[in-house]
Amino acid sequence: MKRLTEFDDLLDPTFSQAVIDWQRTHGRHTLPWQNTRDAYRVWLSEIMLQQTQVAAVLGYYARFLERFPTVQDLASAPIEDVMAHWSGLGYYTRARNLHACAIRVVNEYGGQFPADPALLADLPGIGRSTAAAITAFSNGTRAAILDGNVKRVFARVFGVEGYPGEKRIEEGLWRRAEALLPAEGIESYTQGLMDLGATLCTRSKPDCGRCPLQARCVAFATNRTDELPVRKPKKTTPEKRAAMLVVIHDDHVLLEQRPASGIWGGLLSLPEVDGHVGIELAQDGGIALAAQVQVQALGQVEEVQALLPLVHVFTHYKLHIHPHKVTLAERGATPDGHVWVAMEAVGDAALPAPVKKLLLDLARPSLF
DNA sequence: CAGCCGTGGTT
DNA sequence: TAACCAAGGCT
Repeated sequence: MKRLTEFDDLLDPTFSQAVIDWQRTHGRHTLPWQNTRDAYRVWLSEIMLQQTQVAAVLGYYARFLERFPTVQDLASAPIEDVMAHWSGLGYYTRARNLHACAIRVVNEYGGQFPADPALLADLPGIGRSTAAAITAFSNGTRAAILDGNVKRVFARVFGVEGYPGEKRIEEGLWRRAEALLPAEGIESYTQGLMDLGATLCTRSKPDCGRCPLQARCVAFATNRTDELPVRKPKKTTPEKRAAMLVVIHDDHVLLEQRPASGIWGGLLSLPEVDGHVGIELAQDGGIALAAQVQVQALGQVEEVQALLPLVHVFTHYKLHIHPHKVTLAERGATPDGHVWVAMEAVGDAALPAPVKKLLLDLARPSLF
């Protein structure tokens, strides 16, 4: 038998048909970003859903659409407003790229998202997979996605060895994804792969009994669903410490604009005590001399109080935050890049999740 | 190209 | 509870 592709078995169109049939009867059909071909809404959902689960996105999606109903509204909004509406969702580069992308769509495409996946992928924040998802859902364009769900489903069904994040393995998965595309029904097929991965073919305890692909699944046949996909090789995550100042005056708190790149990029946050001073401060549990100088520059200090340290865990390191509450009797000049925010407005500010929680807890100690 | 980039849920 | 990781993209 002549070999037509490197994946002969994939030429069987019953694979995509099984996914499509299952999606239409058992898939998700009522998510807020479904049942529309509005590319703006589809795009917004796809960006929010990058590395983020549906449950975490729902509230943000609704509030975002209410504040920015169209791509023009988003493009003309100040970036600070966009960041504030993204606060707590994480991966803040997505928010900055989202804003930049909206501006480009308005300026270069008259407010209409291009239908060509290649043109979409040229826009900030949109990669190959997200571009395919957007055009599949908003235009019915036949293009392949390869997100975490698809990687997991493919790794199990086809018994793919090797870590899917590895270049060579991922390239093979992309070729499979392209080869498997159905001639018709790209929307149901694309959504079906996502739904399978999210509801049945989950990381742990997959529900193989309900899976439409069970009969052709290598992992099921060999009882290796626990081993596929191959886990990411683990590395020890470093720990970092940061001393932060909660400078209070007249029921306002002093916040500092963070650089656009790096952790919490583009957000407001508590001013950090510089470098080694912060570490000393953390270890001593008191205000070191240099820190005292930094604080004095802010105004006439009435009281300094060390608050309970908190630990925040990121994907790639663990951060020990040592907050110190500084009460000013009198306020000096506001340093460059800083802003005073009313305590009652903290909930709506563009803050990292742990910082927002700290400040809200501080404002309402009655909860404890 | 491997590391960076958040947060919250699950095991 | 510490580890793992989810609708990825960028550098």
